[in-house]
Amino acid sequence: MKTVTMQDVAEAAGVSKATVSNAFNRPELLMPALRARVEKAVRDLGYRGPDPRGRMLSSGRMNALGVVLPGAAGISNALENASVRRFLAGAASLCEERGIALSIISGADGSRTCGARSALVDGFVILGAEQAGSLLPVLSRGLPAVVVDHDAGPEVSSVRAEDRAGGRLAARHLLELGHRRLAIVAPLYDDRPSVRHDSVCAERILGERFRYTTSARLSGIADAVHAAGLSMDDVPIIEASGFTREQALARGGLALLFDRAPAATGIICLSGHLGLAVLEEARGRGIDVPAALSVISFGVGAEEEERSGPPLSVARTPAFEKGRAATRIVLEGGPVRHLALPFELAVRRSTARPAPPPLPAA
Amino acid sequence: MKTVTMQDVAEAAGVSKATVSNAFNRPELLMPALRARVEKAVRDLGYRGPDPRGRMLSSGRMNALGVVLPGAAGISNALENASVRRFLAGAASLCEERGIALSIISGADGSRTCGARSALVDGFVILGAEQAGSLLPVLSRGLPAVVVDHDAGPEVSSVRAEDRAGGRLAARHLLELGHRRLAIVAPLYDDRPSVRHDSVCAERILGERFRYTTSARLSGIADAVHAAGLSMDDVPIIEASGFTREQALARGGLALLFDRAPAATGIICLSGHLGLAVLEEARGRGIDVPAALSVISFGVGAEEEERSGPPLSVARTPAFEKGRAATRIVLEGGPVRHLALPFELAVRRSTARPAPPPLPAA
DNA sequence: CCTGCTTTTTGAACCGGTTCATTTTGTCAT
DNA sequence: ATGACAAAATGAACCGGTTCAAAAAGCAGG
Repeated sequence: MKTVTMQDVAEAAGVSKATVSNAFNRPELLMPALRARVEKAVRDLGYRGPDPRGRMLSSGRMNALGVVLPGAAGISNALENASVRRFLAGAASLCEERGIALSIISGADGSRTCGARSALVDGFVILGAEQAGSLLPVLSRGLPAVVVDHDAGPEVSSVRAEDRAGGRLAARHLLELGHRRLAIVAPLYDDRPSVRHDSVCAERILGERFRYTTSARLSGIADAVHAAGLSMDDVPIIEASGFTREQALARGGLALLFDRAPAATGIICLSGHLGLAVLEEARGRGIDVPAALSVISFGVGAEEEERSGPPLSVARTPAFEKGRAATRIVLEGGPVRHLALPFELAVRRSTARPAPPPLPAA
Repeated sequence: MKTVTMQDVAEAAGVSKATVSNAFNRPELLMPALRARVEKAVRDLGYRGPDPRGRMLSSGRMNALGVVLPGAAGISNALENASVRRFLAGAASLCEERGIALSIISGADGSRTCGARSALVDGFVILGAEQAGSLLPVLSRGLPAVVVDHDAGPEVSSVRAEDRAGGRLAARHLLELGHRRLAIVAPLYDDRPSVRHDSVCAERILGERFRYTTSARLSGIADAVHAAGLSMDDVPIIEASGFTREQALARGGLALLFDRAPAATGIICLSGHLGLAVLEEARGRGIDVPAALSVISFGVGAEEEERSGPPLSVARTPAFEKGRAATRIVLEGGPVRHLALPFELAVRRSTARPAPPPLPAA
């Protein structure tokens, strides 16, 4: 059974292909009688309507946005990450308004079937391109593209949050409350989700060890710490696995936090689930948050952050807004742009003034 | 600047279009010298490689799976729903393995630009098609399609969980622990996310009021309740809003639960976030779970369910597996199939034997 | 040098519409 | 009936590849 094509309908109705096309796309152009004839032919032949492939080929528009997710851990892992989710939600909200599809493409750069190379989309949003490798096939196609949370040079549009300012915001919040002994919990994004329990010294902040956002956030924290007259040498950085699902592992890693920095009164967590993990670890150890320990975290405005015990104070990264902004830039296809979106401090109940030092044996 | 096409490259290299095509797709077929000539022409002209549009048009394969999400609340809301997420993760995992894109399409049936009508995909997975309206444009294209959690008749492939068995599983768990006074919290999926505080009587279980899955789960619960020699008339059903984001509202609605069914010792929640909400409401009221109240919920294997206080006992719906199964059926494109996946009981710490009745004033 | 076989290269058909400048048809006023 | 003009219908170009049967080229053995 051969596919019925527009040409077939045209012949059956005794009209031209163009007329059939119009019958579907601009029916008001046809005289009612003729339209009826075309419609009858459509019914008789069981024509399913214009094939999107043809439309796409000639119009050149696919009505789809490609989103490249960080490939290392697989797409299904990425979906579990609150930040990715909020980002996608933002991108999806704009796509939905415009009536276009949102096509999720693996960033894993396979051979020649690399998704990005052959995806039928009008442009790309590239999330967390750890290595430029996954960038190349996308950019080489010459479609509009926006890189998110990553610096790909001045030639490529980018959207990010003001992570450095966010770092300042978070650290300053603790410092203004009066905390002087801080500690940082940083995510570790490795190829395979392993846990590294080593603490690192402050000099490595800007090194390649950390990805773009983490590094920027650390810089902001350093800004605030220095402004308060303190040294980053006294702020231990604990690394824990950065994937949501590895929360349990993270908890294991967090033991280190309390061992290495037992005197810390304020913890800054560089991603939301780490914050939640620290709360949990503290609860497990009977440490009262915020009375005995303040915890502030970076967050994405996910529900869990408000439902934790106690609700988590966060520097909220505008993940949703990043999704919308990146999508808009791609869809509008203007000149290269670089956008940095502001953070917002949401003070909830996991931060408070530090406990007064215990009185010397009175 | 006109786009460079394969024809241009062919002319520049003095070969045929077919040869250029081969140079990209089956380079081993070309003699090295000729291949070099083609490659030079490619470089000279700045040809970006075969345009996926052409390939797709002729091969007929788009290498993309369309996923139609329930449109009522918008895609970004759907993404916040743990069950949708797990489903998507499952679908994405298979898509990733096969190297194809996962295209998210709004189910909102817009005019003629209805996403499903023009999406460049090889098939559809349709999630929670509340009204057949969103089904029609998809099916009419004649592409393989699978409906999930919904009965669309024997002509359309479907994947669902054994919700009725799941209902039995959940209810039996409480009954076997010795609970005799049960109550049910059911989600309410309305077009606009409103909260309805009315409780409904058991006769409405199978009515149109509930969507497919909810209705099946209720039937299963009824099975177990009857098998235990009890009557559904004594099991109040409280409806609370079914969208994740409306958790706060749900909490408001949950007041009704404790007012209407103060004597209940076992609660069955028909979706995961309702279970979490009940735990929270109970905590707020100082009710000890599970000592004073057992809570079992339907769940999807999301992290939150294990991290709640106390960890939630759930009848786990195989959301992830549904995603994979539905995707496989679409991609393999065989005959119509109807799949029902089993539930799993995950007993955690929110269920226990009921407290012995208080001794009469001793 | 010719035959028969394998390896390279190619011509032509095919995939399914959209669009716009033109032609054809229709309408109205004179 | 006729010229001017608007509305309706159309022809042809275009979008960018893939593929396969068949032609051309290369090669070994006789």
